[in-house]
Amino acid sequence: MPQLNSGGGDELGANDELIRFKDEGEQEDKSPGEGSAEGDLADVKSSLVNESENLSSDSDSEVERRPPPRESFEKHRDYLSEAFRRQHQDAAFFKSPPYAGYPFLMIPDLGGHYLPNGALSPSARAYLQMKWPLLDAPSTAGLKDARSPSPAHLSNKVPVVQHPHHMHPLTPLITYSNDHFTPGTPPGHLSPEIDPKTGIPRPPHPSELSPYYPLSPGAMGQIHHPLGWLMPQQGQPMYSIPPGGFRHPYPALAMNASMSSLVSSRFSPHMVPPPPHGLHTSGIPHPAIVSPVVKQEPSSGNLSPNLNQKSNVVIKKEEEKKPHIKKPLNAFMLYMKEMRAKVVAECTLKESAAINQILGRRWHSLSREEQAKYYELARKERQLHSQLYPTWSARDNYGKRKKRKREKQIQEGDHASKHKKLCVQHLPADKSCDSPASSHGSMLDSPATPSAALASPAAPAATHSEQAQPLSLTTKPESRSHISLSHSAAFLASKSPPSTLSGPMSTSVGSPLISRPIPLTSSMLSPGIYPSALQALPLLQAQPLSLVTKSSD
DNA sequence: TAGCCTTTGAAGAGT
DNA sequence: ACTCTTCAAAGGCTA
Repeated sequence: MPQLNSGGGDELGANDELIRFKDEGEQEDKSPGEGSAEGDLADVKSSLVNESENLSSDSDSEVERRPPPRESFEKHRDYLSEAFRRQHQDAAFFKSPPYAGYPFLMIPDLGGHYLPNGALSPSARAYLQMKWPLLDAPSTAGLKDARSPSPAHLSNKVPVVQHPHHMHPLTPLITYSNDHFTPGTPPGHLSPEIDPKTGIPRPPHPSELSPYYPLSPGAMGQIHHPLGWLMPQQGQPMYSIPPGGFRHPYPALAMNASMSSLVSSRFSPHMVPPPPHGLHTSGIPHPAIVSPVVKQEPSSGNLSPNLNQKSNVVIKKEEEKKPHIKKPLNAFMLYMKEMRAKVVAECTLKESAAINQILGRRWHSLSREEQAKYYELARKERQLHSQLYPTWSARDNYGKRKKRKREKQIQEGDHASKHKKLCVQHLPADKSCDSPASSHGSMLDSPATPSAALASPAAPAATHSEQAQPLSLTTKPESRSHISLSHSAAFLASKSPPSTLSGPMSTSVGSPLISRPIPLTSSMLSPGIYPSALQALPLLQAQPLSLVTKSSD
């Protein structure tokens, strides 16, 4: 990930992270994506948890009042530089940052640990190995503290470096399983230990492993890491393996070090496919693969008993051959994964639905650059995924889930949908609604690329349409609805994920996103909050608006 | 206990 | 080309 790492600490990620830190202490000027947690969460709590469906926007007044997230990047860059410099001196280098940073921001410093010949310093390697057990990190030399290879000990002064939850820098990339972590878990338990035999920092105890190596107690496996350097302590299973053992699902995939690290690091005990053939060099399956055993979808539930029995067997066999491969996570999902714990920690909310709403708002509060990181990460995810599963199609997962309520409703008839539209029609245009996901500075007014964001003349042009937020007139019982803004290509173009840096994505960001249906959020309908959104409002109103209202309606 | 809820984004199917 | 639908994560809640 040269884009993310290169340049050391003062890369994008670092900057953003710094931004967040810098703003942390500021009440009013909190970084939208981060700092406003208190008020934001409180607001959301009251507004969401109560499910009052009172779409009034007062709950977000704070957000509205919040100054644009736009910060002086110069300032932060300086700050970053300073911090980055210090990171190499400060003994506190190995400390867990208080923030859930961007996972991909964690490694830049490793660059400094590469030997002249390009080999990774031993300590750096140890770190990588720790977090990326299967990483093909070239060898040797020394991080500050060989005893502290764990990222958990990385500087907290350099937000760039580490994720508070000791997630892999590419955590999102390695999380194809239930990998949520416990926010409250103190980093202390991750104190590094050196394997007396190898001298290499011992791999964390399963319980210490990143949450992205979820080891369910029952499934605590008996995986012996194929790589010597990551040998678990005796009798200490690192991963669970299904009876079948491992199989590497991606045969002829040529991967570079980073790629392989991504791949291997995503392995999860929950996704161990049957072993039709040999193992991956790592011997660990991709986490995106969900073993049928682990995740069985009653796909044949509709069949008659007779047919069911037969087809069941067939299906099972087929599924064994073709384990469930999860979709690659998109940018927001990656963001969610990372931030969820933080949000949960900051509030008492437990319901994912409410938390997700908060996250959604925060997502929009993120600066373009911040979002760009996630988009880039997601892009890599997809890239990797496509390489790993060349034949996989999103369609493969269709029907894997249970029939959704929406679908049921459709089956029941158009009654519900008609009702929805009816409701929409009666929706006052100026209806006071929920707070905006964000009012300023989100990616919405950013150019296609982070770099462009800073210098592109095109950026201003985009500003207009970019204000268009995904809107969703919050609905209660009904599933979400979308507003189709087919004619708002430019409008949506801005919504295009920043095709950061380089890569295949850069060429393919546009159209699919443009055509994406926009969920209409009530926030968008709030005058004064989204000036640009309001401009778009007529557009929205001109569209067949499908608003789902509370069942009480 | 399966499914809902809730979010955004990506992909595929359908028109 | 555009619209619509599904799924990805997550965990409390509900029927």
